[in-house]
This record gives sequence, C-alpha cells and structure tokens, in this order.
Amino acid sequence: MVRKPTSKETARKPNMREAILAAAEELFATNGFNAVSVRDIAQAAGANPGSVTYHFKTKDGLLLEIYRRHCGPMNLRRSELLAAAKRVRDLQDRLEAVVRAYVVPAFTSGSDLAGGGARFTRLRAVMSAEGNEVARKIIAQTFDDTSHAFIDAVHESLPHIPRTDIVWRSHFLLGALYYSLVTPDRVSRLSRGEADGSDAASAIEQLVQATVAAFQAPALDQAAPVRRRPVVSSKT
Amino acid sequence: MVRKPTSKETARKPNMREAILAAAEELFATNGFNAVSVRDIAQAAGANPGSVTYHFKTKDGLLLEIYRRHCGPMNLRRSELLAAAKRVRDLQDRLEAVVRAYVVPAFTSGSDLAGGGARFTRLRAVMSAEGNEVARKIIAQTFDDTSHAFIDAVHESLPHIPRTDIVWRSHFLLGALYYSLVTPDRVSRLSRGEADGSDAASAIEQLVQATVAAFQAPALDQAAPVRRRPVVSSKT
DNA sequence: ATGTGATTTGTACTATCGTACAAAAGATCA
DNA sequence: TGATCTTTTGTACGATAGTACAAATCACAT
Repeated sequence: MVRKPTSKETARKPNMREAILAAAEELFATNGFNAVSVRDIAQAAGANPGSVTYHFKTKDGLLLEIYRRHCGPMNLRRSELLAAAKRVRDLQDRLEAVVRAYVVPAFTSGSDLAGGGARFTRLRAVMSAEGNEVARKIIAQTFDDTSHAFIDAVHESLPHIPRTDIVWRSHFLLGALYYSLVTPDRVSRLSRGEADGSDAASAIEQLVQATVAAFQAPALDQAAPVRRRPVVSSKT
Repeated sequence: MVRKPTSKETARKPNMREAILAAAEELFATNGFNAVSVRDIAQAAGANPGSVTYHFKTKDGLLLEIYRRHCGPMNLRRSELLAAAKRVRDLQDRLEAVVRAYVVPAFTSGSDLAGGGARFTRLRAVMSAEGNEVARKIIAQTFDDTSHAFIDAVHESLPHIPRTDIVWRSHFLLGALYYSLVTPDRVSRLSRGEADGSDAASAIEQLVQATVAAFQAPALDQAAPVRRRPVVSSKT
C-alpha cells in the first residue's frame, strides 16, 4: 500500500507532481503568492486544477512542499561549505570563504533541487516581503540555525566586532542578496548596460567583496559617538 | 476649542480620502497588493467600499496616488540632503553624508507626508518584490534620477572605484534598506534581543556604517582575478 | 430654508478564487 | 483478462474579488 515506485516513476506523463511544483515555484517567485491562482499553476504545468488539489490538498500545502523540498538540500550545502571555510587558516581569507559559503548556494541556477537555489531564494524573498504566514513559520524554524552558524563563523573571524553589529550586517547581506535576485534588471539599467544584473557570477563576486568590507568596518559603539559633528541631521 | 476649519475639505468627517490613502498604504506595505481587498481598505479607513471607487476609480489608481503623493516630497528631501552633503569638504566625511542623505529620508517615521518615509519605503519594497506593474513604471521614471544622482555623488568621493562597482554596491544598499524595513523582527530574533530591529536610529547608523565600508572596498577588477586559489567553488 | 454640487452609502453585477468530488483513465499484478 | 489502486479530468459550489451605479446624505452659498 505504501509501495514507493522510485525506479520507474510514472512513465508516460513525466511526473506531473514535479511539474506542478516547478511551475508553482516559478510563478510564486516572480508574482508573489496571492497574485498566482491554482489555475495559473495548473495551466503552466500542463495539468488540471484538480490535480493540484489531489497532490497538495491546498494552495498553502503546495507552498509548504516547495519549502520542504529545498530547505534540506540548501542548508546541507551551506553547512558543507561553511565547514570547509572554517578550515581556512588566514583570517581574512576565512572571512571571505565564510561569506561565500552563505552566498553561493543562494545563487546557483538550474532546474534541479541542488541547483535551483536562485529561484528558491527569490521565492523566499518575495514571501518574506508579502509577510506570508506559511513561509514565516518555516523560515524561523529552519533557517535561523543556519543564520546563527553563519553569524558565529563571522564572529570568529572578527572577534573585536560586537555580535550585534554582525547580526545587523548579516541582515543587510541577506537583504542585498534578496534584492539582487528580485530586481536584477535595475543593476543593468542604472549601470547603463555596463553591468548585467542577471549574471550570477558577477553578483556573487560583487556581493562577497562588498559584504566582507562591510563586516570589517569598525564597530559602531566605539566609532560613532565621538565622530565629528553630524553634517546631516534629521529635521525633526 | 477646536475652531472649525472652513475650507474646501470636509470638516466633520476628517477627510475620508486621506483616511483611505493612509489605510491602503499601511495594508499594502504589510500584506502586499493582492492580499488586500478594497473592502479591507475601506473597513480600515472607516469608509464604504464605494467611496474608494469614487475617489480613486480603481485599485491601481489608489496605489498610483499613494506613489504620486510621496515621490515628490521624498525626492525633494533627498536632493536637499544630497546638496548639503556635497558641500562637505573632507572626502571620507562627505561619503558618509551622501549615504546618510540617501538613507535617512527612507527611515523617517510619522504619519504625514514628510515623515511617513518608512511606511512608504516599505511599501516600495513589497511592491518591488511582487513585481507590481504600476509600481514598476512609477519607480523607473521617478527614482532613477535620484539613484543616478546618488551614484554620481558616491563616485565623486571614490573616483578610483569603477562606476559599475558603485552601482552594484548602491543596489545592495537599497536591498539592505528595504529588508530592514520589511523584517525588522529578524534582527531582534537573531541578536537574541540585544538589538531592536525596529529602532530606526540603530538601523540608520548600522546601515550607514556598513555601507560606507562597502563602498570603500577595493574595486573588483583589480582585486579579484589575481587572488589566491578559490577556497570554495561552485560544484557545477 | 432651500437648491446645488460634492460625497457617502447600499447594493448588485460579473468574474474569478480555492476547493470538493464523482467519473474517467492509467497502471499493476493475480 | 479483470480487479484494484493511483492519478487525472471535468465540473460545480460557495466565497469573495473589483467595480458600477442609483439613492441617500452632506456642506454651503444663496
């Protein structure tokens, strides 16, 4: 009864379930959750609306399954890379490797689970912006461990920076990462075509470089209060 | 003690039109465009659904009006601050002032037009993530001038950095800024309560400090290619 | 107080939403 | 083959969406 047809799968129609998941992922990632209807997804997957209900019960269930499929592999890949990064001896190089371990899996392109990091990360960005409840629960209980591990690793490379500052800066990193995946065309536009915002390799290098520098900035507590007079101040 | 303000605006019911705009702004900014219905907005504003149609014709028209109201004041404030920042003589200080001129107006809190920067910026972040068409048009034709002026100003303080790199880094800045407004609770959570992600002053200081450092990072072209062997590389 | 133009209300229309469910089709094995 | 289970299809239902529009109400000059 619980027999799993792992070898042959469904042969004639190449796995409708996967097609629905892929279509939903793409549509959610580009249009948000509420703008996409179950019928849109079914049509994009070449399936029947009822088929979505059969496989995932509800629209929320479909989103939940998208998260379930990706969280494991992505966090695994991140911890592998993080472990490798921690073995780098030079402190400066180690920091860069740690940042890279966080950034690279989020940008990998492709259609399979291991490679579809960019699409899934973009999905997370959009769900985060929409304040999606399903996503919020999953995120908090699945990604916070990874985030803490990352923050700790950065902290080890920069022991003189307060942990609070590192949290802020890693938060900025995630925001920059999200935004780069959400509106890559803006980079192309503002650079007047000199840069390609859709090029993952460029985005990674630029983001890593900028983020490492941001992490290495002096701590706020000791730098900010005794600086020169504020040149620009809020009006109220 | 309240003297009846005899003007064209309705006095007894304090400007329903404004109430609708404010309610829509708040709801859109926290839930996205598609998740909020006209009836939700009307109810939050204490108005009738038909009243929304009367004042703004369509739901898109309502969103459009929100943008129209804010773009002017916010860009004005930014160019004032930018002009002031450009007069700073010390290069390092000027860069910080320029970044501050970009960041501060986006974080100002309050309910009026001049002060409601945070809410409106969060709205822009969410619309951007959802790929909203109305927002996309407005943004490209209204904010690109400001963005270019900002990029140029940063470039003046850092002439040795290629413009392309500055574009990327200012893109990261906007992403970080957006994300800080969208999920401030994440900062509180990851810092285990040591930082308050909702505190605008902290967010501004942290963001300015980190961004200035990111801008000052060495240029990519000369730094990246001849570095040590890649410690972490993509699998494919 | 009364007429007039600007608002607000109430309601209704159509379209589309998520989901349920029975019937059809396909697959698997005795 | 026929029996049985899984998957897909087609359709329908109640809820809610955006919007239109006539009637009611309000503010205010006359």
